[in-house]
Amino acid sequence: MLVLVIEHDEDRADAFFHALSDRTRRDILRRVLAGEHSVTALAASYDMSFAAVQKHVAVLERAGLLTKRRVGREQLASGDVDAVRSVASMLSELEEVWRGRIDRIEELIQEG
Amino acid sequence: MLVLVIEHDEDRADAFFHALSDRTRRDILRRVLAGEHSVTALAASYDMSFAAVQKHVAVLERAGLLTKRRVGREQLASGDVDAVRSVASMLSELEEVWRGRIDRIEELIQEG
DNA sequence: ACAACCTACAACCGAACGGTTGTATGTTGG
DNA sequence: CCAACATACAACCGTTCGGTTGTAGGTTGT
Repeated sequence: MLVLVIEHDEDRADAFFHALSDRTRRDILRRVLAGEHSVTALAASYDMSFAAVQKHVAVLERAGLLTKRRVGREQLASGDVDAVRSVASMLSELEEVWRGRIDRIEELIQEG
Repeated sequence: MLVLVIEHDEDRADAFFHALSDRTRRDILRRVLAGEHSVTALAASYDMSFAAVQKHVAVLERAGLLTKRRVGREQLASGDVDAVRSVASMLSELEEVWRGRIDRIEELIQEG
């Protein structure tokens, strides 16, 4: 059971980091964290097709970094700061693993 | 000039997030943050060829998340916690962008 | 009603990715 | 010296990625 939960977390981490690995997507995320934007408004900012930008938005949405809400014929995208924080917490866990090594070294120095 | 610096940062972010987007690489990073490991020792932990693991280590190294030091015929890999922290700081910048939105909203409420 | 608009998605393409096997190079211990 | 070991890297292969164009459906304003 625990393994399944861990698997799920790894899937989430895969989606998070993959979504963040493209600079256009990071830029879109910055914009939608700053405020709501329609997909068309976002697309206007980049030198690529509307479809390409729409796909980037979909990747961010699937990763949970962004949510959309329908307003009339527009789809307003908004960044999810909690998702950003949970990515940050994954990195703190990595840092704690490192701190474990330091603690162990200091332990050895104490014993030595 | 500033543009070039920003470009460089984006390249670094691309490398960071891409390196972290694979679960095997995240696992390797955990191990080398906890302590030094030779490439062969790392490879023994995974159900894939030595060459595949060696490539993963190379990706982490190119991203700057890990460094190697030669000891005899072994190459000992060690995680770079400063690199992990600089990824975390990229995420805090995103969070600050979001905070900007909140500040702006509260500003509007003040004015309203 | 209907033309303009906003969005979603399928099909396709070249490049990059994650894996494999095989080969080459350097290092060590007996 | 040389066999075993540790590493690096090239070549290849199927899949995924980031982009394109084209098509189709829902919404709006006149």
